[in-house]
Amino acid sequence: MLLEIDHHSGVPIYRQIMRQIRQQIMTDGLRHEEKLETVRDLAARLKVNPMTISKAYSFLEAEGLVERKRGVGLFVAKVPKDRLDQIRAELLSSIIDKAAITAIQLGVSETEAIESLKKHYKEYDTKNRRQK
Amino acid sequence: MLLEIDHHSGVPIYRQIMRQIRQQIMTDGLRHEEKLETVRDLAARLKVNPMTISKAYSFLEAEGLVERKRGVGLFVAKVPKDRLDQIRAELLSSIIDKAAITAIQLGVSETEAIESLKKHYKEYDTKNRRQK
DNA sequence: ATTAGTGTATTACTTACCTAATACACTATA
DNA sequence: TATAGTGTATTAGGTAAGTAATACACTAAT
Repeated sequence: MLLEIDHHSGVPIYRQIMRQIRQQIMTDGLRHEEKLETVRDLAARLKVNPMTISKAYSFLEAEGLVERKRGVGLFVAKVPKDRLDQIRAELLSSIIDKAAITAIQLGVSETEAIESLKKHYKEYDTKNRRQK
Repeated sequence: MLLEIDHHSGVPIYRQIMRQIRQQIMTDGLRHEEKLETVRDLAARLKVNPMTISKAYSFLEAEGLVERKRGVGLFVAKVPKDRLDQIRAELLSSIIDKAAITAIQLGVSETEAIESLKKHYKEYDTKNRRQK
């Protein structure tokens, strides 16, 4: 799996990893039961301490997206689609909530906020498609 | 001006102050040229170090919302409506941008994202009106 | 049992950030 | 020019978070 780490972005490495793996799982880039890259392998590849990888995996496990098998490795969890949608909804809700609060406090109307969202959406959505 | 500080929210005090004063200015709760509460007064009232207040004011000055008059005090800046709209747009853009990226990475459609935004908007918007 | 391969608990280091204490600098006014 | 009222530069202390080093624990296969 392709993983890109920016050591100078200010975003914690384990979060960069989480985000990318989560994305893969959410969009079926990684399939149920599929074995994840070894902690040590990934650590070596990204030139990072194994604990940093382990931390990312642990959080993903807490989210229910990943399963541990002791002494064996980590696997993409067998998540029912319902549950996946639920996780998706929760993550979406938390970020949208923040945005809404900020927008309202700025005195931005609902219409304006939606327009802005559409604009940004289109921007990244096309980029994303190009990459694929 | 009513200011509410939550010492246990994890959100830095100076940011809580910034956000509330900015909101007042953005929504005309504070008028151009109006004198802001003294650093020391506000510090005493909120039971916080004066530097914390000063820090909040400094950032607001950097945003162009506040003006210093040495030895005299701080005042709401005389900001043209254009500029106010520009600041508003920038702040909105940055937060919406984050939300959009997250949503797209979660595989959330534009329609779903907008629905979520509407929902959260209504939630807080009504609360806000009740307070006023 | 031993070995090679897994993940991780514990500990410690570093860094960034927030807050506070203190002393200083500026302005208006008497 | 003295004074009382402004804001703040500088310094220091505290805390939390991210990363890394090390040693340990588990599993499968020999």
